[in-house]
Amino acid sequence: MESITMEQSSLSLDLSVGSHWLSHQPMKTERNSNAITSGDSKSKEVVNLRAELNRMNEENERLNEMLQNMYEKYSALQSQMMDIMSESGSEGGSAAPAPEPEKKRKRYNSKTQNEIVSNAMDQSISSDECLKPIKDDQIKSKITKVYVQTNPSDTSLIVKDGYQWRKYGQKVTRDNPCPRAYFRCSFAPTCQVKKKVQRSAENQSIVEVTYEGEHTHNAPTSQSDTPKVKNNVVANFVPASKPVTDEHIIHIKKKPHLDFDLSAAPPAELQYQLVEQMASSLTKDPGFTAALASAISGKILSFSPN
DNA sequence: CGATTTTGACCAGCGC
DNA sequence: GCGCTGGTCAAAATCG
Repeated sequence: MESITMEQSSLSLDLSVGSHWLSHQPMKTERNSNAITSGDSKSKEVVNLRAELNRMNEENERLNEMLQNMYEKYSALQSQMMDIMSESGSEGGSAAPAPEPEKKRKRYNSKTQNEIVSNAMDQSISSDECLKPIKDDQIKSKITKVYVQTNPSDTSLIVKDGYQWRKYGQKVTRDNPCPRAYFRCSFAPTCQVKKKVQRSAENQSIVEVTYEGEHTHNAPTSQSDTPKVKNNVVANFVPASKPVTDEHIIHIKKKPHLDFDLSAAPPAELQYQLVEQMASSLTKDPGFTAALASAISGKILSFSPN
């Protein structure tokens, strides 16, 4: 039984490499150890447990491989994004936005932006090509549109992106039964950045987030800077793994707001932070944790003589 | 009690 | 001019 205990603990450690939270999930083995009484059934149970542990180790390895693949793909996408940013960054995008005209309600911006976005979606053009109309038209505010995968049961329109937002309006639009929420950056009074959040009409687990403008301050990174929510759960800011179509990111005019700065960290720390971020995202998903807990407990309980 | 959210009202642009 | 629509305002409600 000692060896089994050691193997179980090592399994727990192995899993914790990919997702550290598992080390906080106590494995309920008391039932198994108490239930095994007779010699024959004991040895059978030991054999079964070892076989099962081997299977779990293999599964653990597969998960590690998947994680590694995910990291490689993420790195490739990251470098791709950096290339795009470096190309578009030289266009003078850092220039301060022109002061707002006296009249706030101008349809010029929204109309032009909507046209650009819909054009991009219709033609499935690359983000590079998407940027051209913006540059040509000298639109003062930068538009970033991202799609965020959330829990389908989560009906909130809160997207955790590291910034602090104040909601100032909500509207049901004509082409989408889901309401659209309007937010303003409340971290700095001078910051004019706005964002619109609306669930996709086709797939309500996907939230469309449209950012307008550029932050005039640094991104807050602490957990306390996440939006304050009354009754709803905060959605995880995870790029949609299975977006509606290829246009999951229409405009990449600036870095997405991750909880850490990818460009500043050395590779080892970057990988550590990436794993932390992924584990954090997964653990914040109640569906994932519930399913995993259920799977683990099911495996453990399946050894029970009952 | 201050900050934030909710929500109905209001405004401006556009098409007819 | 009228109605529709998206975006914003602001008073009331709610929360910590």
